[in-house]
Amino acid sequence: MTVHIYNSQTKQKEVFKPIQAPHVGMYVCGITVYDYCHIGHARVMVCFDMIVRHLRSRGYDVKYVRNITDIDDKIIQRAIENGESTQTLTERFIKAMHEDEAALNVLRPDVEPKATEYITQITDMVQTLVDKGFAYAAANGDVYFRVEKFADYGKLSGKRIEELQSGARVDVNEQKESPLDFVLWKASKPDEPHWSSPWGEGRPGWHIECSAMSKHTIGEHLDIHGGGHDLQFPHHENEIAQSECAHGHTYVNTWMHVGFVNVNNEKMSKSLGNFFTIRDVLKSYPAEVIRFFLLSSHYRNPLNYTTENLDNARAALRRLYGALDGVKLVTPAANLVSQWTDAYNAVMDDDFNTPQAFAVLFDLATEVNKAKATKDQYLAGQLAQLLVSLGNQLGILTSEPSAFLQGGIATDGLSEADIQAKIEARLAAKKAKDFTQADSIRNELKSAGIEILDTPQGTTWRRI
RNA sequence: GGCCGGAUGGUAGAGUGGUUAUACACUUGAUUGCAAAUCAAUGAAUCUCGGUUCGAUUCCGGGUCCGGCCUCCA
Repeated sequence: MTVHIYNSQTKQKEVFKPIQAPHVGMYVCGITVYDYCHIGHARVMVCFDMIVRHLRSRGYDVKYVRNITDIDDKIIQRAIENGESTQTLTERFIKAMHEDEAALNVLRPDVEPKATEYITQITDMVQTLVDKGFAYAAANGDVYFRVEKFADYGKLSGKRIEELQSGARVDVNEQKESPLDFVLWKASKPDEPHWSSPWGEGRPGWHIECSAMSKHTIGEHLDIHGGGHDLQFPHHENEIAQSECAHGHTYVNTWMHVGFVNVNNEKMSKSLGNFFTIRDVLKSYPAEVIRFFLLSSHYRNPLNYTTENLDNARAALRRLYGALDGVKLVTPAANLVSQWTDAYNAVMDDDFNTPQAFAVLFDLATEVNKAKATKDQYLAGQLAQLLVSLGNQLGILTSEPSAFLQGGIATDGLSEADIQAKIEARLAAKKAKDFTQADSIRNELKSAGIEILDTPQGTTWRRI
């Protein structure tokens, strides 16, 4: 009955207790918009979409905020390379991101704040930190956070200040008092986008935007804060430092981090160059298959990107749609609803265990198929409706079964009318007991990627 | 070097101190003109060495291997 969530900070599953139930404030770090989203980005989007959907289905009134970083070094650099303004660059990729998300059936967050729209709130927070002695302006106009002033620094990532210092993989920068200090406000170079501030013309550092935007969209104290696993340090650690020093109290109750998408057991990332963009993969696989694939392992575990795994996701989805195919949906009886939704909720309440949720769907599909076989169409219709409803909670099973099964990626060049004509011809041959001819037509279609199924309801087809 | 996570059947991927995950693939039976789909049955795994325990894949410790963070990264 209660939702349990794994908290990255305490490293254990905890009972989820919102600060002001049923309201839940959830902030997720979105992407920096200077390029197309890849499958790793897609995983974060889809996972938190799944999480919001489930929390809402459990009665929580979630305010879901996911930011857009639309100003930073890479954006500036890319805009210069392209000979365009940062604004036209970011607008283009924000649009692309929204298209990709829509394809993957990701619901839009309630608020998508952009860093450039919160400059005042950002400089206000920097000023507070300066006033309280947690930050200082350097000679060049940069403002830095004084890490050693925050005793709890490292509590999220399990790092210790002393060890970080000896690690010494930090930039040497004579503007900083300490190498660990991080930038809150960056003085702008000529030609760079800039905003005025008490410390001169400049732009926000990366970490501060999330502290400021979460405060102004949700509040100073968040129920859930999430993002990709790589953001745990330093980004989220720095957010904690900024927010807790500025506000004087706890910033986040539950930290959630989504595991990486790997390629050959290595993290998919821009810098390694081993990434696949969402829109590229969409050319080869239906969006629903990608979504299923992304949810097929637990959100915290690594997920290996391979065509084999995508093919497997497609095959699994075909089984579910195969069960739904040809069944007329009817409202399920209350006892059936509770039996199956209880099973579903039990595993989803346990830290959003989507692989087990899928197992429930497959069990349900088996029951649908059994009911179909025993000609109990009413039972089949009820179970199928449950399967659709639960699948929809995960953002899948949103297509017409026949559309999904016949959709595929068409390479055969046959129109539906062509296929239908062949099926008619084969049926005629069958009726005439000319099985050689019938089989020859079926084989012909099969080599074109079309599979014929003779069912009690008649002959149907699907793409292999 | 510091910190963290992981090793499960052919593949993917969960749970569990003793009892079926689930999916794909494989085998057999039913069904079918033959198929496909479906149902049924079967086969198939818990990295290694110790410890705790009546009993460990599960808990604890060592080892090996893999990955991540410590610099921008979802």
